[in-house]
Amino acid sequence: MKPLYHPNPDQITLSGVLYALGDPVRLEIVQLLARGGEHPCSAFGCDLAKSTVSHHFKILRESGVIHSRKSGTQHLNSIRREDLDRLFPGVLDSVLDNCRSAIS
Amino acid sequence: MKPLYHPNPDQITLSGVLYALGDPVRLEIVQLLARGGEHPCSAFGCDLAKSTVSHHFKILRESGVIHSRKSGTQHLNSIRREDLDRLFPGVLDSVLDNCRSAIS
DNA sequence: TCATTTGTTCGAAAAACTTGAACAATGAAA
DNA sequence: TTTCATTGTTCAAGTTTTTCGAACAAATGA
Repeated sequence: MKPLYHPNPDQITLSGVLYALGDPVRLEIVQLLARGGEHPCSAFGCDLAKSTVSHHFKILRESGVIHSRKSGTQHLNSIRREDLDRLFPGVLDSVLDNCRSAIS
Repeated sequence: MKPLYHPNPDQITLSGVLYALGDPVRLEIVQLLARGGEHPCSAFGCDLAKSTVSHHFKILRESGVIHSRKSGTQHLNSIRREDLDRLFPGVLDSVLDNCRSAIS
């Protein structure tokens, strides 16, 4: 039962966050989570292998974009919005605002 | 004398731009260019091989983040700020605002 | 206990990054 | 003009990252 690594706020970097957001799959995951609440990895239905999806969630978690906690057999993921808004105000909001019109 | 490819505004995607910005080197290049004006690739002095720098400028150009034109032996690069601000309002501004406090 | 669900980890193939060497294009100097 | 230096690209090879299927682990429920 390994604990899931999450960076402290002071370990979260802007280019790390941008790197995490700079992938179409991960951006789509973030869009889904940005609607609020906690969602399991399986909530992101797509045609990717689950090992690939797991990899993307790991990148998002280790870059500080999302928080994950175990609950039964699944991992519940949520955006670290407070941390991100405080660290990089406006970045996540502007990205999400522009997601609606332009995906991929 | 090959012409340099630049995407039309409608070919510029948000995740493409975020991908281009999601690299520490390219983010630093963008910061430099964001101060305004045109700058040659050599204006970005660092310890990287020039072929690597050339590669990063190509990524930035082909993603629509910068414009490049040939002038003598050098390429003059500038941010496509009007296009980006119109396509993805707030994104570049918020990223640049947060660059000052947190690089890499 | 046994099967199901959810997600991770492993190993290999495909794609991207980095680099030095060789190459092209321009401009300046002899 | 010929030669040289400057600026940046292209190529090939090594390194790193992404993607996938298969095997694995943990929790749940029959």
